[in-house]
Amino acid sequence: MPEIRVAIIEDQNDTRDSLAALIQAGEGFACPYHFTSMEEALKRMGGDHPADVALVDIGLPGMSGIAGISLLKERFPQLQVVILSVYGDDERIFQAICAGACGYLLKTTPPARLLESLREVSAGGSPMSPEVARRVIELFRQFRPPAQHACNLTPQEMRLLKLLGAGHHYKTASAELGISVHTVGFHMRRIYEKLQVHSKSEAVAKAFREGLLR
Amino acid sequence: MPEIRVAIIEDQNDTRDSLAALIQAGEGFACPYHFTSMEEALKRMGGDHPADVALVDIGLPGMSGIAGISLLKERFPQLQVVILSVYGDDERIFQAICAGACGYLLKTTPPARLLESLREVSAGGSPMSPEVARRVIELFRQFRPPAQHACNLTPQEMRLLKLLGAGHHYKTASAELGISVHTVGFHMRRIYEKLQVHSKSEAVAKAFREGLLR
DNA sequence: TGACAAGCTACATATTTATGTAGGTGCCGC
DNA sequence: GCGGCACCTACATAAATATGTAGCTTGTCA
Repeated sequence: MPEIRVAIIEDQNDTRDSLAALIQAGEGFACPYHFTSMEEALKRMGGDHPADVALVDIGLPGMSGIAGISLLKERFPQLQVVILSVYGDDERIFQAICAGACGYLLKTTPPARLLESLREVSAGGSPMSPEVARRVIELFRQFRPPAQHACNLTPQEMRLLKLLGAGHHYKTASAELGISVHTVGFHMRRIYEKLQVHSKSEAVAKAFREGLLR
Repeated sequence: MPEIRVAIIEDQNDTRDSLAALIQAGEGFACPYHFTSMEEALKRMGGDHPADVALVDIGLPGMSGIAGISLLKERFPQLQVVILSVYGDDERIFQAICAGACGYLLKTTPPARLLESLREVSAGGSPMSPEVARRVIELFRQFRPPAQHACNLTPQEMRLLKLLGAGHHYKTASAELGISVHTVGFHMRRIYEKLQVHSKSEAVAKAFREGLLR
């Protein structure tokens, strides 16, 4: 089993040093890179042999850790980014995950658990501190709360709705569906009734919110 | 520190028994309830002193574990539901979390890790098997894929866009913003240019897809 | 100070839309 | 076979929208 190569991106010297020491001492680990800023990491990490995992602080000088994730992933697609932060608020968690982080640990994580997390992420997992995991679950739940309940729209109405969402007019949509503009108007009425709206754009908005369209 | 009371809902006798034995033997744990179906759990769990944590199988006879979560949470709001399943597919994970599960473990979880997970969930965490955690992160990311990149929309344009998404007409929106319909028309043009669209509903659709609206 | 951007107002017109009314065809279950 | 539904056609009209043109205020920034 090859060793896990970890890059540390952290501006506080003592934190960075003790992390590096911990990882170097860990069995099966190496810590070939440690940087004090995202800019430095992007400039200096060897393109031919980058790290497997990056342990990234959020509060970095210059570019924030979150902003840097996307750049890091762009340059090193294989790299697994794990956030290591003192902050566990929804906003930061959200941003970090969307930017491409696949793990999020708080700085209170005990050393043994940190090494375990690094193993976990390099094995395809997504280590999170318990509090963070709970926030992720809660945020997750917020996204599609009721699921798309019975939409009662007929297939034809659904097709029309999709075309509207793609920016079609009655005329172009009618051509697309092979029906007349009048008929499109007719279907629109039924859609409006069912969605309880009174205009095309309101119907589109509602369709998106109900999960009928994406 | 009071003990953690765990309810097991699992139809396979041997699995259920060995889980119960494991938990009873764990320090700080009790296992006052074990049921073979969701229906039984809903009927028989003491309303006056329910468990703290429920360990729920998905593939139950009768009502599935997922369907039961919402009922369980409705009746016992304090109860923390943890799924314990052989399946870790996106669909089930998604359903379970949305239904109210706050943990998701695979049946391959080693006994020690299982007890640790139960402690974690009762302390406000959300234990997940590594594979599951990774799926959750990936699913999470799908929801707001690129984050709302530089939308270049001015605050006024943004306000207008929000009103459109709420079903407003030019006229009602202009009243809402305290500007004239003409001005609304003017702003619409700029919005259309920036979003590269040519109609109100197309703009709304694009705004939703870009994450500008919700 | 002068260019520039954001924001606003105004007028005009061709298109698109919302909505009313009135009716026709084909499939399904009772 | 009859009622109901999905689906379609058609005509009509008031309202809303898309887009062109033209010009005015601010505040910022070089």
